[in-house]
Amino acid sequence: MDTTQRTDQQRSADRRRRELLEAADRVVLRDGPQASMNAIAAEAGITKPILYRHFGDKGGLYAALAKRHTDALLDSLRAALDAPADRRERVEATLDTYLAAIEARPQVYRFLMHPAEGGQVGDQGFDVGKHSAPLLRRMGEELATVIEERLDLGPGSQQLARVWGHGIVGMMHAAGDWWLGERPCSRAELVRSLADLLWGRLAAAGDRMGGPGF
Amino acid sequence: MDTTQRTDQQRSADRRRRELLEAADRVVLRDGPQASMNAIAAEAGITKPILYRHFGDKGGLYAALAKRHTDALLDSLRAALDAPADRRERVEATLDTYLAAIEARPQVYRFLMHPAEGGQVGDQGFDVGKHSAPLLRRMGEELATVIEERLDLGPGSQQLARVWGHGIVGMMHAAGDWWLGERPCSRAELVRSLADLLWGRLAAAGDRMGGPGF
DNA sequence: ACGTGCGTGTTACTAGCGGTAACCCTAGTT
DNA sequence: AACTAGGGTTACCGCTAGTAACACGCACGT
Repeated sequence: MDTTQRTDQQRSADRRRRELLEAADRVVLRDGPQASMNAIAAEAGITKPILYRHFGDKGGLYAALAKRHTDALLDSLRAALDAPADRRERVEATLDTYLAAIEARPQVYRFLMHPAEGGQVGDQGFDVGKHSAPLLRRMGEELATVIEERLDLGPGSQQLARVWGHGIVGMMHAAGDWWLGERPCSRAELVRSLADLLWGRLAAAGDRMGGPGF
Repeated sequence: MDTTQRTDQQRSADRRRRELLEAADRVVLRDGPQASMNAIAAEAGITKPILYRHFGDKGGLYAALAKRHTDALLDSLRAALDAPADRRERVEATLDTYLAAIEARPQVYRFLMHPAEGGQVGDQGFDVGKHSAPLLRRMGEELATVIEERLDLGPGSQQLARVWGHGIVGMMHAAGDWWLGERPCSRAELVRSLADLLWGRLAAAGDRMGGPGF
């Protein structure tokens, strides 16, 4: 049998693939999202066609790259969401985990979310468009299932959970993106403010004097 | 004086600019976001360098194009937010206005938010990366000022309003994006669900039997 | 009448990208 | 020794954004 053969080859291919991904990671983190296939190949010490043999096209390479980071992020988010604490604490922990992640590795975040930024002359960078959605979508769907599993929302709970899942993820994403750019407050404050929003402080707030209020 | 001269010239230039933008609009809506400068120039009945004289580079053209749509959208949002009704009604009206807009002209929306989608072979499309953020940012900032003006949030209200502004906009955006792709429910239901979320139903929901709940 | 700018337009080009076809070379099998 | 199978390279294609350099036309000041 050639099973051992196959395994050997597959192993070798997988190792190669990982090496290539790590090289791609380095280049993307160094050159920003407009990293070219040439540059990645050079960093990996090989030439373009090999990249294409492994990943099909640039989108494939990007998808593989994004999957690594996305999976890691989702794992830590799940952990935070599963910790033994009450609901509000866990919501805050999850928000904080996400924000800490994008704070710790902003280049990775920018790569995943903001394709062409800082492109100098040629602006053909990674087309994250097809893939950044998947990250948000995955987070939204996962959160939706968690909500639907654990919360009692009455009739129509599944629909509601999905809307909320995507909505909350979008809130976290947009607020985090803005916060990462401007750093207007500490992470803890941001987390608290967002949790307050989710906890209904918007509805509970009083109107300012005069006028009908927001 | 050559003021009249100047004015004439400026008028002519402005008219030209508008014509070019409308041509660009047509092409972008027809070909999707990977519309090339060549194609836009051809649609406008002229050649590339003129485009570059008017808009500097592709980003400039895009920015001008995006500004038109963004301004229009922001106007209708402001109107909805300023209508005479109570807070919840106006929040719902604003959400509905946004969702109705992206529902009515999904191509425009996709162009503004999802640069390269449906690209066939060459994937160098519009680099919306630098500009899609501005749309979300502008909406977030505007909402923030509205919140800060009209709501009594106690100390730290400005910070809080900004976080909420960006957070709510992000929620709306992500939920709308997901909804537009999957159409899992009617617009009215989506609006209701999001408003419910903002109104604290997440915090108020009971845990499901067993386990610590979400 | 006549150059002289100046705005408007074109052709023809560069540099670089993603992607691919064709070849090459070495290692292991028979 | 001959042969196949992968890993690798060179050299190319078609396309893109962006730019120089040149050409027409039309109002001006003298």
